[in-house]
Amino acid sequence: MSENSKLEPSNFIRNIINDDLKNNKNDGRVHTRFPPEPNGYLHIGHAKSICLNFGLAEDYEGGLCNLRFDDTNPEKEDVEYTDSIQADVKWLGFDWADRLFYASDYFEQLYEYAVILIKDSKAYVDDLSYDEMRALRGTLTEPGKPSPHRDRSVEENLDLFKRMRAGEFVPGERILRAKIDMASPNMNMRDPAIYRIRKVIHHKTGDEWCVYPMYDYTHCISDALEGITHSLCTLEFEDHRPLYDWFLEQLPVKCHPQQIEFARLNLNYTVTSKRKLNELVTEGLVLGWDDPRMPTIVGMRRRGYTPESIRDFCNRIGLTKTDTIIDVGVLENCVREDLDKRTRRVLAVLNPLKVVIENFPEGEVEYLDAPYHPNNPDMGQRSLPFSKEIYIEQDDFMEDPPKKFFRLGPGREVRLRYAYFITCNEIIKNDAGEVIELRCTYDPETKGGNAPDGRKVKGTIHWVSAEHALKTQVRLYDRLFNDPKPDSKKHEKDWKSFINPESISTCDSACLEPSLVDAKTEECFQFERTGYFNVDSKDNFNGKPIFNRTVTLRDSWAKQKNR
RNA sequence: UGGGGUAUGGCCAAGUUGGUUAAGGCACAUGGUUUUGAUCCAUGCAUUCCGAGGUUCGAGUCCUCGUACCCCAGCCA
Repeated sequence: MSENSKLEPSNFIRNIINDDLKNNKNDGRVHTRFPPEPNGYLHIGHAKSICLNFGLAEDYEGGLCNLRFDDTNPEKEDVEYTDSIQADVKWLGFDWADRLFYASDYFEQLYEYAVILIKDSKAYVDDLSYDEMRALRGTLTEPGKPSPHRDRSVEENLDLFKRMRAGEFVPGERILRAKIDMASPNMNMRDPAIYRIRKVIHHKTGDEWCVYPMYDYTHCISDALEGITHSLCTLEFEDHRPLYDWFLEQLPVKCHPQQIEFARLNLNYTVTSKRKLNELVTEGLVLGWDDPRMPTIVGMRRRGYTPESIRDFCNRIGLTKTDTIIDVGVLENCVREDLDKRTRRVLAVLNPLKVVIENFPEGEVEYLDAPYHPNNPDMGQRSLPFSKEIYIEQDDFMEDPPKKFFRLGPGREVRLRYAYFITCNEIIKNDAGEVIELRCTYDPETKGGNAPDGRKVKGTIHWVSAEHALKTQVRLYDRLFNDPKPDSKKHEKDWKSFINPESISTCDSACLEPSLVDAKTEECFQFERTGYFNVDSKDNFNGKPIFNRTVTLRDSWAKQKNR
């Protein structure tokens, strides 16, 4: 028995599919689709759906997953989004092969089906205004009333619908509705709209059409035309399922996919709604869709998340119909885990404090071997230049340290990682009383970090040689919001008031080990003792790479400090 | 009684047709290893499954009655 064989997740959708397979439903096929509307950038919530749909196709023999753009509302959609969505799905590691579709590919077919509905007296053209329609729709507890145009003749409906398509009417003047049941307790069944008039340019079909089909009508038919077996969507469409089924029952389609709903992803300390993300971008609260603080795929990518970590996350959180909020800690843990095994370790001082090694010869440079990964020798090593003047992290020195503080303090000895033991002899302060420099001595016998006399030292800190340091900018990112549920309806304040002012801070005088000059765009590293960082893909700092903090390392010292 | 859903530890979540001690992950705690207070390893962490009744030799799983929360009145998706 192979202990390392990863068990496929068990969830209710897989159970349904397994049953279907057992009963030979759909001839044993599993065919899903990921159907985004191209009206915004993909975010972590979409990743859940992508991993579900494409993941199912990967896991089942012969499984397929289509990418289909649900582009029935030209007013909101744009090629900018169809492009970015494809790039994001690919980046996540999924492949739709030659099955890239657009709902707009089916406009003609959809129109013909609407004609069938009209001929069967299952649809009619209504002249009511938007407000009149709403008034007759009823409420949640009261039934709606039929429109006065509900019983128009087939001929008249056919003529009117043809003229709608021909552009004879103004938007809002006429609408095609399904004739179902105005008294249904399900609002979706109260003669829902099928076609509305919109005289705008469609990103794909241009000005070919001025009537556009609605989602409910389009989605089920598109699924059927593509031979989808399991049409997975989020919970809010549960009420739409009877309508999904109704259309397919009326029409001569070749198959009838099964719609199954699951709970959408909610993450704490962030927002995942296209509308809100859009607002953050357009109001300049973040620097764009790819701002590393954004939960968008492009944002997370720029932040340093790997596709593997996102997929792992999606597999870990499970799939149910329960409305839940996942702790971002789970996501952060996934990147840490992935990055831990794949990144090289380097030394980088974010907030430098100058240290002069008094007994180290002036002008001399010594090169010290340092492995790139303590647990993986295959990653190789590099040489670190060491000299009389170095920088250490400000946080690694305390003038009056508490007992449990293992780092540098007056008279204390610590190890410089892969270098020497040093002892702090003197503190130099500026006029404001701030420590600006430390005078230390090193023990030449401790080269590499071990004392021949066997004496131990409690702390090991990182450092960078002053004259060799790569001085560049490091950007520290943190959670975008400081409230776990910024958009909770229970708050009185606006969700945007919970934006974490410390969600970004920059270190402009960071000193990194020189090997990092060659770091390539999107390359990830672990800065020892501080976190995982990757090279920003857009900006540079006077020609030098800028590093973004993906996530901090676990820090049990910080926990202890706060006790 | 508008309709549709969901309730298993701090956060997720398995639990196929009722059968012994309620998976697993995250978080947390403790101990070990460690030249990252990282990683890694070990151990602990629900006498109980929203509540109350009931059926049964036996119920998280079945029945009844409640409770809480989510979604629906776009010519958005």
